[in-house]
Amino acid sequence: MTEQTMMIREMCDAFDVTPRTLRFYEAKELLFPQRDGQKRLFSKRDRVRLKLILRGKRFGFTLEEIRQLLDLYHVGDQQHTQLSRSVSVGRERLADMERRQIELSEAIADLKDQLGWGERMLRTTALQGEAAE
Amino acid sequence: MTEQTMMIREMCDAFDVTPRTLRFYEAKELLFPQRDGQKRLFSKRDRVRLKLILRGKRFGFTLEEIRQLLDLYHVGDQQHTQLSRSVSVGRERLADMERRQIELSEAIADLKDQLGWGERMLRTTALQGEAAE
DNA sequence: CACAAAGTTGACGTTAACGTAAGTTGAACG
DNA sequence: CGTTCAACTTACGTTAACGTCAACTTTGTG
Repeated sequence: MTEQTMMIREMCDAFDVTPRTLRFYEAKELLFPQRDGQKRLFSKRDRVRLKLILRGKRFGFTLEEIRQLLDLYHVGDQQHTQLSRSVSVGRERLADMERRQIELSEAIADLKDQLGWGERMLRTTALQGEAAE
Repeated sequence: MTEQTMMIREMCDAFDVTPRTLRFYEAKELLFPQRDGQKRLFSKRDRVRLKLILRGKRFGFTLEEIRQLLDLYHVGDQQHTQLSRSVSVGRERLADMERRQIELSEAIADLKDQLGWGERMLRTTALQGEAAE
């Protein structure tokens, strides 16, 4: 029960990705499924990583950036030197994301503002009617 | 003074992009520089749009998504029908960005947590020293 | 045992967002 | 007036992240 493993189809259904994507991520060394014969078996660890990968993608990080960060979420398998690198990379990413958070707030405020104008405009022009078809 | 226009080089310096990028955005109908002979003249409006484009890119939106949104920031030039579309698109983007904001907060919290573990780990393994070089 | 279903490995195709290079044009300058 | 310099057009090249297709194994099923 501790080695709850999944086959490729289940993974695809669970995470809404294609087999091609999973194989691609393996080729890029983002995932490391074991094998049963030639079939891939995805462990709990792979699932955690995949979840992080997809999240990272939603934030616009490249797969390479994500890969460098992934090891941080797997403390224990690493040597001091490697972990040190991971932490360092992690700190940069964190700063990155915090900057983004601020900018995102600004953008949201802006957009709300513009939507306000747009909607107000819609109401007034609606009253006036329009000439051209 | 109301028609403060800039040439391509100034634009590039001001926004840290290449000429190619500006021409590309024009080709994709994201910018509409006027012409003086064959030279492009970028207006205040183009600059506002470019700023929004770059911001949009930082959030991972595609140029096409950005283009659909841009008109919203130019209320007044539009007909009711068009504005209505813009507002509708804008509302979706807003919802999008608000979801992102939440997810981003989660991701930041997660990453901080992991960094905590990583740093703690670093300190303890540092004390133990290591065998392998 | 035939065969369908699911998985596998190449290998080439595709899209977005520019990069880059080659040749042209127009204004400005000594 | 020759030339330098910036900007222009045209067009092919590039990278990331998969999609798609063809041609096998492997495994379960009637």
